[in-house]
Amino acid sequence: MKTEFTIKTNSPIPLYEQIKREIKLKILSGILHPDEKLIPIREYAKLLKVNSNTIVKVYYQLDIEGYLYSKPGQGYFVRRTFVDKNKKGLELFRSITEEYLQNATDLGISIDYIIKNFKILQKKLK
Amino acid sequence: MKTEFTIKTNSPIPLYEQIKREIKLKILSGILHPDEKLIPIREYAKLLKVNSNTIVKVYYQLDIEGYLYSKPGQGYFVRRTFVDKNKKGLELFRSITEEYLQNATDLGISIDYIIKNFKILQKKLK
DNA sequence: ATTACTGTACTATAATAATAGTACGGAAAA
DNA sequence: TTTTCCGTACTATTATTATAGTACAGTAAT
Repeated sequence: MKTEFTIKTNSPIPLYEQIKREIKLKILSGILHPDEKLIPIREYAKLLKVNSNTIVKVYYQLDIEGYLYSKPGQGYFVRRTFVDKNKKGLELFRSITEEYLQNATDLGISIDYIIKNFKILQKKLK
Repeated sequence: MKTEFTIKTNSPIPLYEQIKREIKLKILSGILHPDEKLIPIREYAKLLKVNSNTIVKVYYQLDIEGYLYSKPGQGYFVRRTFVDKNKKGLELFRSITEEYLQNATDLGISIDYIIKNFKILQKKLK
């Protein structure tokens, strides 16, 4: 499991929430595969330099929400979701797009400008 | 001052933080003008159905951060920022675009698809 | 059987977030 | 001058977030 350290301790967004989002994205994007084992609680906590209980909370909630399952004594694993992975991913994409568009609009930025901007980024990234 | 009710009480993001972001966006986008008076604390709290102290916190922090100033007995007002308004707005736009692109990429969505998607939205919104 | 690793379940503590309510003093209008 | 509006400053209480530490039981390898 690839682990970037994108956790911001000074963010107003709770740590457990930041970590949850990251794991969700990894599952929905296919970076984490069904039945793949996640980093053990204690190890992950050490890696992110947060308390073990914080990771416990993250894994527990992701279990409740259907993203993970646990085998006591063995670890946490990615659940093979019934719902189509791409469908869930597209749902998430739609919601982040909606939020992005709302914020951009609030900034007085038009959708035309957004498209123009992404085309520039597209060229740069080629 | 136009007020949409985009506050989500069940969000993991603290209320005061959500409200702060909304006001910042309105100032940077020019919806709120320099020296324009903001909604009084008690009234705003009632409108958003949050506690007055939450709004106190919001205004106080936005004061510290240079977005607002207060005239005790009169109200809070939008500070005339030294930095160019559009520049700050574009900086903010760049950062939210970066974050959006990162999340979309994590979901396995290409920039080509993003552009295609915005073009569809563009048509719908016309 | 022992050891190491793992999830799980606690207790305790501190900081932050949010609510509720009261009170004081400046500003401006009646 | 009195009233109303408004920022400011408190106290008190509750829930959430995060840390720290201990303990127990399942799993698997030595």
